[in-house]
Amino acid sequence: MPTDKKIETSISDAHRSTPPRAAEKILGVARDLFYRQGIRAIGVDEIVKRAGVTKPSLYRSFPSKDELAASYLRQYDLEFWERFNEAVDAHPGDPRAQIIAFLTRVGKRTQRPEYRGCGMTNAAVEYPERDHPARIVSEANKQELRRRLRAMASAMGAANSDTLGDGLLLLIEGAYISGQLFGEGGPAASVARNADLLIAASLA
Amino acid sequence: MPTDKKIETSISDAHRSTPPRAAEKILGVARDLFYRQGIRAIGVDEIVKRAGVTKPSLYRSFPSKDELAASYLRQYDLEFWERFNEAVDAHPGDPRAQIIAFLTRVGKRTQRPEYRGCGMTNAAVEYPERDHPARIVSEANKQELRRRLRAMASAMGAANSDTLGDGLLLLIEGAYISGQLFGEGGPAASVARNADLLIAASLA
DNA sequence: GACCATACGTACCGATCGGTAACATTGTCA
DNA sequence: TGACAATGTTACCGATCGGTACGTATGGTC
Repeated sequence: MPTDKKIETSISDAHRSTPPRAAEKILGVARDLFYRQGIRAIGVDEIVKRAGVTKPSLYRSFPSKDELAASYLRQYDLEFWERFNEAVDAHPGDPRAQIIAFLTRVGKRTQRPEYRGCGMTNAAVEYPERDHPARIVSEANKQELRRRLRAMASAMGAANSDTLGDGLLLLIEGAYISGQLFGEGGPAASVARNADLLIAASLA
Repeated sequence: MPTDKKIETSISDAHRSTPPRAAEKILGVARDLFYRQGIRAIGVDEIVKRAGVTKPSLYRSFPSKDELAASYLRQYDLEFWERFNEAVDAHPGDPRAQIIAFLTRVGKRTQRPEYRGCGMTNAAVEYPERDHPARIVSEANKQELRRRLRAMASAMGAANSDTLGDGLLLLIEGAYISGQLFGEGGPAASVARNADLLIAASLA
């Protein structure tokens, strides 16, 4: 039986068919638990248990729990910008439509029962210390988001583009929080409508 | 010396000059630490140490840490509505001015270096479980805030008053979060301006 | 088969978590 | 003075926290 699947085709990851399989399983489980329950609420023991690995495996791939949390957020960052750029790419040259498209999707996501807010925002709340690995990733993400929103507001031709960009950021953060606070039927459902109103007022 | 201050005027708290002094000290310290560092980040040992009391004293006044956290939030709730109603009372019959007055103060508070967001919001992020004592207090506070904002939007004569009320809530929550994420010079500084724009657009 | 790196598992560490039992001390009031 | 209620003291509980020392499989290379 073990001699069966020995067809080692010359795939890119030639000389490692299974090796760092543990790290990926760990990060996958950590991502899920950290997001749903919170980082502080989850111990490393539960992560390794659910991942089907042992604790030393975790600490061979990640120097500490804090760094594991930072890795989770770095992955979250990638997926966030994927979603963001998807909305941007759907409306080339039309920043207003880009924002509305993004916020429409945000509004929908916040109404899902399993929605638990923005992983970045939540991590920043959990770790107020400025030098915490998780918070550093979170702050960088938010700084970049602010920069892009302001740039888009400027591209829209808003007179006070920085104010509009910041206003959009406030609405977005408000939607993240309200989504997990109120659940279905909460204020986050109206984020796109309110953003559209705010944009209209800022362009007048 | 002890015979000196024995002037027990018939004040309301007549027959207890010192008795439940421990509970108040504990709650005061807990309030400070919970707000600044987060509830999960602070252990009961540190609370009693800083309060100058012992652990049994804490558990004589509070059935559990979770209930202590809930008590902290109930006090926070009182102070919140004090601030809110202060802005309301300053502009009788003018809901728009009331909102702007409140948000102007929020915007200023969020720029202070020690600002750490809304204790209610933070607690809800820390405790996603719906039946947690702290979260129950937090959710009730937010529900009431939403109700009042919608009522004020209606009083302003907004066509779609629920949408405007929710939009204002999104801006407020966004300011709370952005205040602790960006610190001074962050997006929260513009919350009043953006709210005013949104109101104007909603009344048009 | 000898070798060697890599990944994994068992068992354990000290510290801290929230919470409690049992008893001594204090101050206030009747 | 004597009773009562609140607080303090000391010592402890089992559970869990993040993290690690150390020996054991495993799989590819010569």
